[in-house]
Amino acid sequence: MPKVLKASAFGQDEPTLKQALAALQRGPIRFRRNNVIACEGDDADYIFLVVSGVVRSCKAFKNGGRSVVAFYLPGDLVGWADQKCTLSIEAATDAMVLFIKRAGLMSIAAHETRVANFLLAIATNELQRAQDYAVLMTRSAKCRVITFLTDLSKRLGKKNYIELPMSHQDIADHLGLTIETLSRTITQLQRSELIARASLRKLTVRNALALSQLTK
Amino acid sequence: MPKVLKASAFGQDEPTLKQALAALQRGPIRFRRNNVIACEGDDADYIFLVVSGVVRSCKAFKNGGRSVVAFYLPGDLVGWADQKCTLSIEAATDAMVLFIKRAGLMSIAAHETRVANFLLAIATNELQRAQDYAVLMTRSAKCRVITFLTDLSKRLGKKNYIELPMSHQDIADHLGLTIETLSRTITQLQRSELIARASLRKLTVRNALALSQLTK
DNA sequence: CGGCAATTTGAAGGCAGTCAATTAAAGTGG
DNA sequence: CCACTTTAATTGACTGCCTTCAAATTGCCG
Repeated sequence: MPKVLKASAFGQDEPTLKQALAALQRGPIRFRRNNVIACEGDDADYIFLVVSGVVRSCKAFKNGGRSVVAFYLPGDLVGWADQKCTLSIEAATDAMVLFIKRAGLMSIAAHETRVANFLLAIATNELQRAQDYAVLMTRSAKCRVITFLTDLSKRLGKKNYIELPMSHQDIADHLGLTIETLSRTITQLQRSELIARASLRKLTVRNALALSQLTK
Repeated sequence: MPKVLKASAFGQDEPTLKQALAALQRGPIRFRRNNVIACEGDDADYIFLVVSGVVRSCKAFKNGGRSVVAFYLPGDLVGWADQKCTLSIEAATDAMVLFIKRAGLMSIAAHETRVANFLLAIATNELQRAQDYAVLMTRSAKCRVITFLTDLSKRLGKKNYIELPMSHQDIADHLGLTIETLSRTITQLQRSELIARASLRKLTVRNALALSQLTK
């Protein structure tokens, strides 16, 4: 993610704007794993900035299933898309979340182009991710898992090393797979010596090139 | 789609702004079905306003397959997401398309909050659609087809009547299905008397309620 | 160390894909 | 307007990937 999208984009140079933005904030508030931050159907009064931990946005189905649309890491803004809260926002791990009043942010954006363009950059960035994600959902289980692991590795910033912060169930629901298929796919990658595992949630990429070939 | 997102949002009341925007435009240019408007990998110098016909954005896979990420109807803006043109933009039917210089639009947005917020509304709207689409891709073939037909019906504005403007192949690639599965699914809906067909591409919804139940 | 939750593994079944052939529709030239 | 060609869509038989259901194993936390 470009630096401009990080929360620190509005710097020390503009106390007035900084104050105005600060006035919109509440928190950070702490959530324990699986706690709901905003409920599907709620009024979308706030958007959320992840301070620590991992947050997921989910859509629940009538039949009991669910889809995890996205994971958000520290520095990411959540809840932008759902102006009517079409998704529930939940803590995927223990997490600290800053609340930002949507209406206030919008009214600042209405006369501050820099804020408007900042939000535009965020929305565009999320749109790009959502489209990539949608395309990924049309591909094979192996391709989905590899892409997810590779992307997560990049986002977490440790090259060739991934410590999965969320459960296999969350990942499976994100990839449109069952936990069984996810587990089997990871085992298969391990047996092919493309990845290795220190423990269940600690993975090492052994052959990044070969992995990337498999996503094509 | 909210009225504010339509291209006519900047009205007669502001000749200067209107002129500035007009100066960014080229066209409308005519494209025949299957012609490429912008190629995957191109610099994204323009964004596009569909004037008539249907436009699709596609991602091609190395193995020869492709995914149709979205269809765009008259009044829709295309090519917003791909700042680096990660998708190709093509005419799904004969179409007229207006070209708008991206850089110029962005520089206007940098000091015109109304333009910035207009773009923000478009991006947010597209983000919502992309997320809904991604979730849809995790569901069954029947659910995907029903949702697609229902949504298209709404977008085309003829209640309970759909004249498919694009080929089954395009629809199948959009839904992550094969044309065979798409065909079988439609036939099945027809046999269940949920829809009827005047001809291959002319459909009538016979039981909207029952259809909507099946998407849950 | 015990108990619960998370993950893995196995066996069987179903949904969607593949391959192939037929039918329907649309375009072309006489 | 009709015969012909080409493209698009349908249908059938079979395969395979992923799911489902069930049981065993691992890991975590008190």
